[in-house]
Amino acid sequence: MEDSESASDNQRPWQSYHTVYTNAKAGMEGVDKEKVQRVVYEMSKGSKYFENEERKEAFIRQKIEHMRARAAKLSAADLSHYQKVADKRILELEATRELSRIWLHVDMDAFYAAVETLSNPSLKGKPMAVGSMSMLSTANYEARKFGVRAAMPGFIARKLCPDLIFVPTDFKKYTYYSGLTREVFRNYDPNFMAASLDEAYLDITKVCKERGITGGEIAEELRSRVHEETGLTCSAGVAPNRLLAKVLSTVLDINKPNGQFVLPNDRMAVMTFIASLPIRKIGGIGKVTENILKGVFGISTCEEMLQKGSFLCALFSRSSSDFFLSVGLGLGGTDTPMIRFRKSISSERTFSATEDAASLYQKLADIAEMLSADMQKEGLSGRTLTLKLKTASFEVRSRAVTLQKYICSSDDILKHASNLLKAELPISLRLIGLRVSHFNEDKAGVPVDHTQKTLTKFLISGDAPKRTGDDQSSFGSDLSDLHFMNEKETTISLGSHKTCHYEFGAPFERNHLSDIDGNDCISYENACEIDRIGELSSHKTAPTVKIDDGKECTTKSPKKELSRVSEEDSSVQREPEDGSPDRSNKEPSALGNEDDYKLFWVDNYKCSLCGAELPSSFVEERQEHSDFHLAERLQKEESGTGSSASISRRRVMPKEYIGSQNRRKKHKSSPAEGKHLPIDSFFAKKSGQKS
DNA sequence: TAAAATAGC
DNA sequence: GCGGGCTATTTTA
Repeated sequence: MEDSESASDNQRPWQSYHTVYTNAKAGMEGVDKEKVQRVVYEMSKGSKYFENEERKEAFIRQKIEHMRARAAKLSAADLSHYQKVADKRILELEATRELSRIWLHVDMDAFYAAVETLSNPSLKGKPMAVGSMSMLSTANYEARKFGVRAAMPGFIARKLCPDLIFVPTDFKKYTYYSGLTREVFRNYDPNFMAASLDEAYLDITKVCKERGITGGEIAEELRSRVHEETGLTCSAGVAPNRLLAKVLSTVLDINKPNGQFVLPNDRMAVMTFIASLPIRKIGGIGKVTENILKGVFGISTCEEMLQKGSFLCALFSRSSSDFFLSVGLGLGGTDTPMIRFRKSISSERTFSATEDAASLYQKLADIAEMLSADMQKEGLSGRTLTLKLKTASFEVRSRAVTLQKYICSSDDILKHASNLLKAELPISLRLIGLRVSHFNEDKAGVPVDHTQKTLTKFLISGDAPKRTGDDQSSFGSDLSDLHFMNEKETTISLGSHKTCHYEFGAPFERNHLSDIDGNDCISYENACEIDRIGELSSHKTAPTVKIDDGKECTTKSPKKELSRVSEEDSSVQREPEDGSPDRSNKEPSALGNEDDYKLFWVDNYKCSLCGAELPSSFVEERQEHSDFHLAERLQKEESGTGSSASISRRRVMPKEYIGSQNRRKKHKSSPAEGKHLPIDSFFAKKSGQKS
């Protein structure tokens, strides 16, 4: 570990120090990134925090190496097997695509900062941040120009921007304004999902239909009404699912406030948009996942998720690979929200590190007290208690016990918590937290739980698995905190209707059963025109995007080769970890029984069955080729068994998407469909009208 | 299944 | 001299 400096530490050590707020996520134009990076590095270097970051990074590098090795060990047979698995999953996921709904994601621009400015207009135009010297919740746009960002410690921010004005957080205020915005949202979707104080998802399908206007028009109207009601601006993304809608609006919030993007309910438009989109923009894919996907498979754009599908299926769990593949397909939650309930409640505090047992116990008692109070407020009790610790060196640990009876009193909590702490004792801590989960269903809320869970998880697995991501759960672009969720709830819901907005950043991805949709006969009354497609970042290569003004441009695809990982295979033969039960893995070349039909690419180049030569980059051809053999085989088998359906069906979908995305890679690209927008041309349009 | 560790927002 | 609260997934026992 610790070696992280060695390799990259040359003249510009700070370049290798990446944190959430200094990375490429934002498109902060006027920012001197080099300087920001340097300052952050200088300010952090040598600290315990920094050292821990280095440890974590080293660990991730190690993990990447390990996965690389696993990938390299996949035999050609494994790969062809997983290629089939991936193809099949992609087809199944594709079948769940739902284009009949219009989702709108609203994101209040620099929410906390904007609210503070409302109540103190003298702040207007000055760089300001909400938070403390140790942590900022958000920064206004003036401050962002200096590189100041949410989640950045205040002391670093001050270094970047000496005139930065610090305003302490005041959740009451934010909750109040959040309530005002929700009143507006309610008019467009009474069941809107609140992801945090400043973010919400609205299913505007119905309004659009009733009023006969487009999602873009609704977004315009909603935004201006929010502004009328609150004096605050917001950004909106309109798309056929939540995942896409969030990507659109979030990008806006970071770059240019007060704007909106619309992605039409059209498969091609979605695929085009998603294709060149950096995976990091997707909710649920953070720094670590990005690093792993990039480091192990060379994946940096969403379309590459599909191209590397076989590897993903081979090395990740079902839910993870499903999530990745659906990202590649631009799928995301489209279901009507079902009510979700809190699954745990917790309280934690950071303090200056101490190893004094007595004071640690005291802290523990305080926290137990706070937690218990919060639980009383909501009438909760649970039987699993988890103690969270952060050592002086920033290492995080947790210890849990599951009890026979449900507890909620601070005495009970403290009693068991003390036992947990005692076992760790000689220890220096900077944080202690307690969490209670495993609620008594009666109190936690409706029984919906188990059934729903399994249902969604297994039956529906179709869509947006894993990583709470998919959409929600997101606590806002700015750090949103939860403890005011309580207040939020009370404060807000006294409104009229019972809204089923999710008060707890609950992830509610999982689309509902595929079947319910009207299949392919989706009516298009909602197909809105493209307003603009967000180009988001460095990767200018949005393949084929059609913009309303008819601009277009093409770019070469960002594609890389099938990465090194795939080359060094073919040698080792090993049973893949999880999912290849169907074949007994023997010598790949063994002919004789059903294995004779197993196709794989010798040296990642030649077909094992007929010797045809196809480089790995010819994805589509390969697909076709293996399909040919598959068909051949099935046909043969069919004279005995009776399953032919699989073949034909299999070919149908892939043809389309695979074609659309790989075309570009071999031949240049078919100009026919190619219309690209330079990133910034998108933003130019709707931004900053009323700010 | 339960617990611990991760990851992400 | 780097927060707080919550969820979900994976790994391990």
